Amino acid sequence: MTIDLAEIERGTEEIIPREEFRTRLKEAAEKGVKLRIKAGFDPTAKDLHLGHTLLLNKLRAFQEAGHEAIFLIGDFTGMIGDPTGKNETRKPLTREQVEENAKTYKDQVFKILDPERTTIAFNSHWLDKLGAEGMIRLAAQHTVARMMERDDFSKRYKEGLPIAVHEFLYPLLQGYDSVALKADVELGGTDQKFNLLVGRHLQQTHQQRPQCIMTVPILEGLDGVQKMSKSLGNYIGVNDAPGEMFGKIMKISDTLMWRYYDLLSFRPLSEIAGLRASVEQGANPRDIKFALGQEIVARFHGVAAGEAAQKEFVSQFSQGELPENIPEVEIAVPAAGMGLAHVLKQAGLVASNTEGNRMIEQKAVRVDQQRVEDKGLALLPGKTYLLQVGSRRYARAVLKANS
RNA sequence: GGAGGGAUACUCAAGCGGCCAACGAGGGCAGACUGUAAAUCUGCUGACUUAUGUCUACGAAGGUUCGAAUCCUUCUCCCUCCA
Repeated sequence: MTIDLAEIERGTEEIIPREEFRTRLKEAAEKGVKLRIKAGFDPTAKDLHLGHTLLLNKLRAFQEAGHEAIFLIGDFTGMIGDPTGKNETRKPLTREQVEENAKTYKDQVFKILDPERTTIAFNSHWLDKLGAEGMIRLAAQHTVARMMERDDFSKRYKEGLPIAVHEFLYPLLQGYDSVALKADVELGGTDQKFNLLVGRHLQQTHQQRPQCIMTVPILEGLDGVQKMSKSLGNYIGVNDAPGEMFGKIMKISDTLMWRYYDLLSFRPLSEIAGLRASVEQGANPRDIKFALGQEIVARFHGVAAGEAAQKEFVSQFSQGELPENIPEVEIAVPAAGMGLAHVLKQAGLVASNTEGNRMIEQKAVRVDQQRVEDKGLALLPGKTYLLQVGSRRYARAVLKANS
């Protein structure tokens, strides 16, 4: 068991308390004991994106250092529904849904974690048994004043926004997970800081050595402002196809690129500094972005896929060639033909007829590589057309006469 | 339990009887420019085979009116203050 403090602490926001954390790592190494590293995940979201991987990468780092990574699936809390979601009350998940989500979770998680060395836990195992009485006992161990210390609560309280009572139970349950797991370290996003600290507190009241907490930054999404999330549509999913993944990375701003380098790249910090210097000396940031794109795609799809993604990207966008895989759709049209906008809609390139016409008006539509500005254009059956909307939406439409 | 305030499109937010498919901002999409960048500029942003047309939409249901997001009634949900 080795200790590489710099690597373990890299890219973290906070470690509380840092000295205690280092001591524990050292003790563990000396005694040859594994630390129990906990990270919790909400089973309501099925698809992991790069934002989640910050945490997983960190978990993996511990794993590689020989510690026990505990991947906790909050199935109990998931069945209640997540109160931090603003105005939408999430539908409680059923047992089956939770299990199904957990399955797809695992598939994705093991693209990063070593399955051999990962313990998967479900918090319903102990929370189911807690019961009303246990819940009350637990609640007795925390005060309202301390709850209100949570930034999110105090802010909402001041602004007159509702805070449901069960939201107070959330940190308690999450903290109790740490007690049940006897966690030595808990990882979480910075927004989890309060909850992680509650875990410390509860372990103390249960006569356990309180866990250290480690927070990782919240990764900004592709817009560079809001946090990466699927619902905001600013994410890169670990299951995204290589080409898509690469394209998304190329689309981020240069500023954001450096942020991604800092947080997502596995390159040594010194190497990243070198890249920055090279750009200052006139290197094209695009090439640096290429490298990032390759690294990320390679992580989830292999090195070859990374290279292929870049190649295709260059041919499609820099050289203006057509993408390799253009979806083909068959559309039944009357003998007299079908209006272009309607065809676009049928081909799934636009959401509605009106949008199709709008796109034509905005010179965004090409048929067989020719820009079309005539909204009245009708496409005839018996032919195949190459349709294009904007620079990214393609389809090959096979028009058949309907009888 | 009492008193008051609020609910408008993806989000925030105007409008308070006709000129409202609804100002403005953000977001999104498209065009120009480029490195598919970013920033910037311009346009679009309910649907209907595009029509000076129809339909659907301002929490829900009714009503008044030639005409309602706007007025009235009831209901639902939310917030604040008092108890």
